[in-house]
Amino acid sequence: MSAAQPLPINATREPKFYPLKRYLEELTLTLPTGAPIPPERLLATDFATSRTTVRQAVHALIVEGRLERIHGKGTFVARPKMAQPLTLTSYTEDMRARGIEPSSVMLSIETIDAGDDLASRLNIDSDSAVIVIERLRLANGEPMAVERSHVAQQRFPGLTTHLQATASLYAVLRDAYSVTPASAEQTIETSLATPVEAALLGIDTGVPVMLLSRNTFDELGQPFEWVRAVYRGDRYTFVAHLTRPANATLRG
Amino acid sequence: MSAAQPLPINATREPKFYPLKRYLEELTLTLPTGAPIPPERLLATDFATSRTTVRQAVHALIVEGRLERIHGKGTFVARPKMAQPLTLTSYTEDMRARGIEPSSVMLSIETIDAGDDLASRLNIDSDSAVIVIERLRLANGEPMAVERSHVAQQRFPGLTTHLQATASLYAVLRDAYSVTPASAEQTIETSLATPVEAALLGIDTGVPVMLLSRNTFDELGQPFEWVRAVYRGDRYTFVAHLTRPANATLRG
DNA sequence: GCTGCGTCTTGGTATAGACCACTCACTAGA
DNA sequence: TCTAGTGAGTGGTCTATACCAAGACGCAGC
Repeated sequence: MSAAQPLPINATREPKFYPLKRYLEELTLTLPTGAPIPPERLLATDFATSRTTVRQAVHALIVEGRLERIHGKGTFVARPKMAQPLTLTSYTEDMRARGIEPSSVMLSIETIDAGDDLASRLNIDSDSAVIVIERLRLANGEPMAVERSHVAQQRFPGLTTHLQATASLYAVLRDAYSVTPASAEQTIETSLATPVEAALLGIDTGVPVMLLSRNTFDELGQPFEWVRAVYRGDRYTFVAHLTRPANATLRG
Repeated sequence: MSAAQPLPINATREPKFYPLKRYLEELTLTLPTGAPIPPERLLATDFATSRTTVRQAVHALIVEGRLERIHGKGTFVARPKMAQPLTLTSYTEDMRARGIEPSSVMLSIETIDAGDDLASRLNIDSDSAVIVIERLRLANGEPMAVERSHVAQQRFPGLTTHLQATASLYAVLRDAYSVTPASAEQTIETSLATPVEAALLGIDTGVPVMLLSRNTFDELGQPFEWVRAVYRGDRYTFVAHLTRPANATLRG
């Protein structure tokens, strides 16, 4: 750790939408969930600004999960966020533990060629087949995430048939193939919703989302699943319970 | 886990900036890091659109960490993201392990009243004093995060003086107070950069960032630190190594 | 050679307005 | 009584434009 050092910081120029955003933010605190805020055109005239600037302020609060826009009706105070623990339990378990009813919609099951990238992640040959399972995750009926799981077809023959009966991938892997997840390596970063993702999740194109990538390993340390999931940034919080590694020397 | 169920999905209407975004995305793949893309006004005329729409496409790629804008110079292909492991090692350790030179700039040290929220997080009285340490975290000289640590003044008397000599909080806590972090509870969510945060991190106001909240506990399970940090969304990836809890039943 | 000052090019911010799409309430007609 | 149409009000998208701010560069003056 270096000691403090000089660093030139640019002057802070506050954009014009920012005071309006603060005003609306305070307004959401005084109003109950679901209450409407004034229409954009009225806010524009009241604050002597353009509708573009108003929409910028409203958009910022939507991204932060404070407001919700409904086309043709108005803009309303949004509900609070949900949380997603960063432990290796399943989506179903996590949700149930919080008293939320989880569900899934199977969007598609297809088979593709692995290619170099997937092959190295699943420790298989580049030309072998990979089953891609795309599901929409919901909480209390509300779309929360779009998840794409990738598994090697060779390791799980007949998986597609098994999945016709139930949408639960991990249950099938355990019951039909005796495979249980033992560990995983997961990354989380920000991204922006594509038009397709936005339509599935019921959000706007270009709104920030959490991009989760996970490689799941069995008890032998073999990777058997590669997951790419997009979580709503305005409705979700990831939670991690951390313990100190045995060899860590904490200095920072 | 519920089985698959019908769900109405709205038709996907692709905004006009999206094809342009894809074009620019492919362009960044063919160009080396630091190479400029055409100026906004030229792109606007070439793609028969307005500069506003061009800026929307460019902004999306900036948020995703693919492009970088420099006022008065142009727009350039950005460098790849860095990763932040979700283990309980320190910022310094994490960075060094990846061959990145970490540093910190002490922005401010002040003492405030706890208040109800901080009091419950640090398990102290609401009217007791709390030391707030604000630091800018850098990697190879580049600003990465703004971090505010909160500790109880009563537990660490003279901490402010100790911190004059070194910016390393954990080193002071260990050497002068024999306190080491044993576990932590951490949440990660998306937010948008405020003007102040944007200026400190060298990014634009309103760009998505990762908001990290952490409660750190000592070996006795007592919380001794509450951290609120804002990480650049365009330059950072969080990494978690997960193992399965002993009692977990994986079904989803 | 060096310095300083325009000027051009670049991105940064904000405006006004047109038109589309969706919701809802009201009304005229069957 | 019910239904279909219509219009007002809302957010959604895109355009054109003006002006500001920062960097690059060349030229005039020293």
